[in-house]
Amino acid sequence: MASETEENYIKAIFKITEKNQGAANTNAIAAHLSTSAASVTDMLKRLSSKDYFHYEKYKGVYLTSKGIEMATQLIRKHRLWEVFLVDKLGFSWDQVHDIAEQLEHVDSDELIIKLDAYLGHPKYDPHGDPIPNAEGKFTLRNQVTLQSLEKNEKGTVVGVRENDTPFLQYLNHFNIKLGTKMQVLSHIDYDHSMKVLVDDTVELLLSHKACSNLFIKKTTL
Amino acid sequence: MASETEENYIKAIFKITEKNQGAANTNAIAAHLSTSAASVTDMLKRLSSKDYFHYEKYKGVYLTSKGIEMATQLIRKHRLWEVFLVDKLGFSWDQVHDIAEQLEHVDSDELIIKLDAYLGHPKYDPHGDPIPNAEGKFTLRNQVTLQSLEKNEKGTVVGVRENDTPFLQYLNHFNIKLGTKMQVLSHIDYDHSMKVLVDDTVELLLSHKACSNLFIKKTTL
DNA sequence: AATGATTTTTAGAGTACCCTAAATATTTAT
DNA sequence: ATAAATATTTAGGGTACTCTAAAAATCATT
Repeated sequence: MASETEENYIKAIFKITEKNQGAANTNAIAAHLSTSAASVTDMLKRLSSKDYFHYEKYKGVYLTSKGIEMATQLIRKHRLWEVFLVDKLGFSWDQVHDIAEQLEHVDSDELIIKLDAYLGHPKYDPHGDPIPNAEGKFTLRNQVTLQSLEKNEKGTVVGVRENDTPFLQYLNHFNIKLGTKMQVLSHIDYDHSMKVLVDDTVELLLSHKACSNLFIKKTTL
Repeated sequence: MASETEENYIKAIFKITEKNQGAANTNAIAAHLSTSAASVTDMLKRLSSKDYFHYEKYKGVYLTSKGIEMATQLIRKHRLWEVFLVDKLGFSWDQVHDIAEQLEHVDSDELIIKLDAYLGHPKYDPHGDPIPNAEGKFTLRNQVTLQSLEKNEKGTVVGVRENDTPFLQYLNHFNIKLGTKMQVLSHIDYDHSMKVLVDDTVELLLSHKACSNLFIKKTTL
């Protein structure tokens, strides 16, 4: 069985390669795990015998199918636990990341099978991120950023790009959550902020940054 | 924060001292943690600066109040998770120990507060062991072993002494669980086994070993 | 193609665990 | 009270991770 550290390396590599196409480089992994580049090189050399990834000096790493499988199962576990924490225990979406980060390393296949059933086989976590099924398949969704909507277009919030605490708390502050209805009132050219109508009732001005990080499912008019 | 290993040492010391009065000795700790006596000595020396226990060479260790507090909280977490696994996820009582052993190390006070509330502030775990409250207080109960009951005395099963898997599965086999009614029909002198009436319907012959490990709350006749 | 900036690796060392074998202390039995 | 048995510690070493500083390789710019 893989150690917690190993699991964290594999997950970091998965997330980096998923975002930037191509191999994950040493510095990126180090940044992701808040460790030094030297430690990463050391770890990659020691781990590379275990067939989770291909590593070539100075070229970075990419996962094998075994590594992808492992990363996917970790993401599955992380997101299922997040659903548990929010839906069952009553945590809010900005409080669950660190706890799920610990829970995802608990090793028991039966536990995940039963947890998944108990939660009703959820397809998305509290941030709208898809939960891979037991076979590792993600359910994708037609979604666009709020920023990309044209004037008068409507939709509902289905996810957030980065689920960092400050952004989630910013959204809490405006009472924006998954399922919140949005209609574009206008784009402000000056700073690319947007005026939107929230839940058919409240008019809000949202920054470009916020609008680029909110995922919307469009309502066909 | 204490490492998982440290936590396991403290818990082992607590359980040993609880059972055998007096200091926990090196070999007992080693046996409890499936490690070598030399490793235990090594660890005790390194850990003894942290004020969890008093250690004197060749004399064994006993916990300080800080150590007792830590052990108690770990037991609280372990038993709450066991309740979750059985009551909510549908595990049986013989399947939950190892999973709870991992879950108990997850570090979040808020998580335990919310989990406890979600479970309805249970006082006992699935094996009938008391769950200490947030202040570390155990709810004790009037209980005796089945073995100690006289002929014709009645009671209900409220716990098991050791919750090792084989014993729990043995009980499953006879459909004996917490809440099962027991009435003593006779003591067999030859091997100290007992003839009992289970749930007012089934007559069973139980071994001395089993009867000594079953806790009963007597019904006043 | 050479220089400078950046990235990555190597070298050397530290901590937190674990081990076996040997030495020493304590307990038990005579 | 001594010998034998048992319990504990010490000595020496191993693995999995971490680090900083220095060396080497790659990339970017002219």
